[in-house]
Amino acid sequence: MTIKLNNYFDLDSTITCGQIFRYEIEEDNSYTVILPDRVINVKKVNDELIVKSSNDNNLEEVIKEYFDLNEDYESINKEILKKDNDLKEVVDYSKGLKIINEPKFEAIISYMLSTNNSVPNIKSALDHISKRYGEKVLFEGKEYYLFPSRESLMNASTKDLREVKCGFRDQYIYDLIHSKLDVDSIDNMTTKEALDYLTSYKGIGIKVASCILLFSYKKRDVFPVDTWVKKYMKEKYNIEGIDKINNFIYDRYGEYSGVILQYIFNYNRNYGG
DNA sequence: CGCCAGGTGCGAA
DNA sequence: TTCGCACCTGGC
Repeated sequence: MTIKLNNYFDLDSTITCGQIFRYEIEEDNSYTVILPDRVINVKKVNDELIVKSSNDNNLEEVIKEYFDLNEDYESINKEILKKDNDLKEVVDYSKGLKIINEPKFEAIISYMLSTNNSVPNIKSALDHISKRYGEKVLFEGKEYYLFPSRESLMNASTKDLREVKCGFRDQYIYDLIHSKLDVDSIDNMTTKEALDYLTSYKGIGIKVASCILLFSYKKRDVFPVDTWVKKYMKEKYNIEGIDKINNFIYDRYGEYSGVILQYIFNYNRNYGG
């Protein structure tokens, strides 16, 4: 099917900027992405999105929600420039970048796996977990495995989790799966409440919680401070320390801090900044 | 080999 | 409160 795009959408940056782990770039430069209930292949041609899917149920709305195409980024970008017009070049460059809406449970596990880990290893663990506990899907002649439900992962012991490459995070993940964590209750929390709630679980610190809230719960005022942001803040503003960085960014950028940091990262990543 | 990667928990000061 | 260190795993 084809989805008509109303405003500018940078599919490449949105997929490759680091917010999605389980995707592949195909030979025709389209992307295959594993969603919670289906496998999709997307390609942008002019102002249209060409979509194939293993499951056509409510497809357009699923795609729009996943890539955050219902959000009014023009307003967000205007607000950003109102706060800091120095970012004009950055916003202009990154304006088609969308903040993804990842499935909640998968996002929590994914970012728990990210602690002291590399992107290829994170992807490897997610693939191993899905292959053992997730549903198999045939799509375009290839086999894929959806990320499993929490119920399905209830069957995994810590030893199993170690076998599917979770490493030393096996116990944290096991405990979380079997805890009384209510992923939907977070929707009704303020950002601070949600951060406190998530970080009360072992294996989830401030960075991991921020990623979960930004990429899965639409909390645009959180901003994952990773090694890259620390380096950037030190070099550009000579600011060090997690608290100082947090205060600086939030004071400067406010409610769209998370979006702005992604824009800056995307700009610097491609522009060599 | 040692070092590092989208950090975090833990014990010592 | 802050500080230093260990930590699965895999690539270099």
